[in-house]
Amino acid sequence: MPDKIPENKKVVTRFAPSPTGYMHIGGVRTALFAWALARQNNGVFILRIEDTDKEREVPGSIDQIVESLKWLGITWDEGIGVGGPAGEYLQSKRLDHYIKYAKELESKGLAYADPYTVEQVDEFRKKSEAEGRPFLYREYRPENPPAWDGTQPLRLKITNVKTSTWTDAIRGELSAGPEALDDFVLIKSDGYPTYNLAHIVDDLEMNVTHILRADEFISSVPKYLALYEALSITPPIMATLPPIMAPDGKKKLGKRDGAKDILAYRDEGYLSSAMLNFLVFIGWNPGGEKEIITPEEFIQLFDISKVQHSGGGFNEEKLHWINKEHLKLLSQKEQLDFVLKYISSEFAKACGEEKCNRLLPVIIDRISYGKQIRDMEEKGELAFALTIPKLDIHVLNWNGKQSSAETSQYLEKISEIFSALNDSNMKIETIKDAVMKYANEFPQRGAVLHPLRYALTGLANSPDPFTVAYIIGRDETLKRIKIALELLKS
RNA sequence: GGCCUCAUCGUCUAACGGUUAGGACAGCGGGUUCUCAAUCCGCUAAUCGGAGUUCGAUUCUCCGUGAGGUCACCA
Repeated sequence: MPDKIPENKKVVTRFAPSPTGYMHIGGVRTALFAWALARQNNGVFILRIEDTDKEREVPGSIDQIVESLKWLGITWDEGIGVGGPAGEYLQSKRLDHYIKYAKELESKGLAYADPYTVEQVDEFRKKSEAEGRPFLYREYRPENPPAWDGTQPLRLKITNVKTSTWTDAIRGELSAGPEALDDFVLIKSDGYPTYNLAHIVDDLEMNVTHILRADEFISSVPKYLALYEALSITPPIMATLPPIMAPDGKKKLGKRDGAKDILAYRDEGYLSSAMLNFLVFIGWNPGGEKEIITPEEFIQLFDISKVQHSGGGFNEEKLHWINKEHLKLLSQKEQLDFVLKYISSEFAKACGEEKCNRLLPVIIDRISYGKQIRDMEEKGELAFALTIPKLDIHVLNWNGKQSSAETSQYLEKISEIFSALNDSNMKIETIKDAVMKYANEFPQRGAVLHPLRYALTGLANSPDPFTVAYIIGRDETLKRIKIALELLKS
C-alpha cells in the first residue's frame, strides 16, 4: 500500500456522507480535513452522497449537508450540485457501476450469491456465539451457491484468510487478525450496493487519492483490502481520524449523546471561521502556540501527519472563547452587520446606525455568541442607549452612602464639566480625563462616579459612565443629569 | 467475549531520546479610575501502573490497567 502518491498525480479527496440527518461536528471535521488537504495541494475536493440505505435515509438531509458545508466555506470542485467527470455523484444513480464490478467478481469466482435467508444467517450467528466464537459467515459458506440472479445478496469470497497489515497516513502501521476478514455483502438483496463496495468503486472511478474517515472504520479496513485485491486495485492512501468524544463522559460523540446540528451553532450566533478554528483543533494542532487561525491559515498549516491518534473532547467553553476572538477580528462594519442580525429591528431602528456603531464595543465585549445580544436587549442592558432610565433616589445616593445634597453637589459640577465639552471633545478619553480629574478630588471616587453612571443608565451594572456619555451624546447626558438633579430636589 | 485502536494539567494540546514538561480554555488571586464586561499580570494543575532498552525515557519495547471502536443485507 502506498503512503505517498506519485508526484505527477493530483490530490483528490472527498467527503461522502450518507443522507441520514443533519451534520454534526464529527462529520464536519472530517470534511474540513479532507477539504484542506485538497486545497493546500491544488487538488480536487469532491462531495458525494452515499444513499445506498433507503431505510435510514432522511428526506432533506442532502440540502442540510450542502447548507452546512457552504456555511463553513467548504467548496467542492466535483459532486452534488456541480457535477463532474464521474457523472453522477449520488450513489443511488450509479447502481449500474456497482453491478458491473459485482458481475465481474462473480464471473471470476471471487463473489457468490448468498442462498440463505436473513433468519438462517441469524441462526448461524447464534450458533457461533453459543460456541463462544465470533460469527464468521465464511464458516457457513455454501458449497455450491446458486447463480446470482440479483435477488440474493452477493458476497465477496475471501480466499486468502490471513492477518492483514497496512499503513495509515495518521496511525502508521496497523494490523488486524484473520477474524476481521469475512465474506461480506457487496450487493444487498434490494439491488443496492453496500458501502463496502460502493465507496471503493466510486473512489476508483473518481480518482480519489486519500480517504479520510473516522476511526470506527478501522476494523473494516481488512475487508476493503481484500476487495481491492479482488478487483486488482491499488488502494488509495487511508487516514484514520481520531474520534470526537462527548463533553461529559468518555463516549464517542454521536447524535444520541447530544451532538448538535452544525447549523444550530450558526443560528446561535457562532461565526463560521470560529467554528472551523474550533473544530480543526480537536485532534490536530500545527505545533506552535497560535490558537486563533483563519480558514486560510488552516489550509496552509494543515498537516495530516500531525493529526492526533487519541480522541479529543468537545469543549464548549473553548468554543465560546474562540468565537469571541474571531468576533474581535471582524471589521467595524462586519461587527455591525453581526449585531444587527441578532438585535431586534425595533431597537436597531430607534438607535440609528451611528449610535449602533458607538454601542458596538459595549456589545462585542460582553458576548461570546450572537444570541446573547438578544438576551442583553431583552434584559434591558442596552436600554440606556435609547431611553431615559427610571431612577431610585436611594440607589442614586450611592445606595444610601451619601445624602441627596452631596450627590446633587457632585452632579452639578459634572454637569458643568459636560457643558464645557464641545462635540469634538465628546470622545471617551476626553470625557474620562475631565470627569476623573474632578472625581480624584475625593477619597472615594465612587461617590462621584456612581451617581453619574446610575443617572445615565439606571442600572446597577452597566458600562462605565464615560462610554455611556459618549454613546448617548452630550445633550442627552446633560438632560439625564438634570433629571437626576430634579429627583434629588424633590 | 474475539479482534482492533488509544493513553501528558479538569479540557484541547506542545515537547529530533537530554526542557525547571511549554501554551491555550476553564478555575483562583491581583492591577487597571464605582459596578458589569473587556484588558493586563500572577497562581493552582499533568506524563495511567510495572518491568526492560539506554549514560539518560513523556518519547522506544513488553506486560498490566483503563478508555474507545468494531464484530449488519448501516455507513
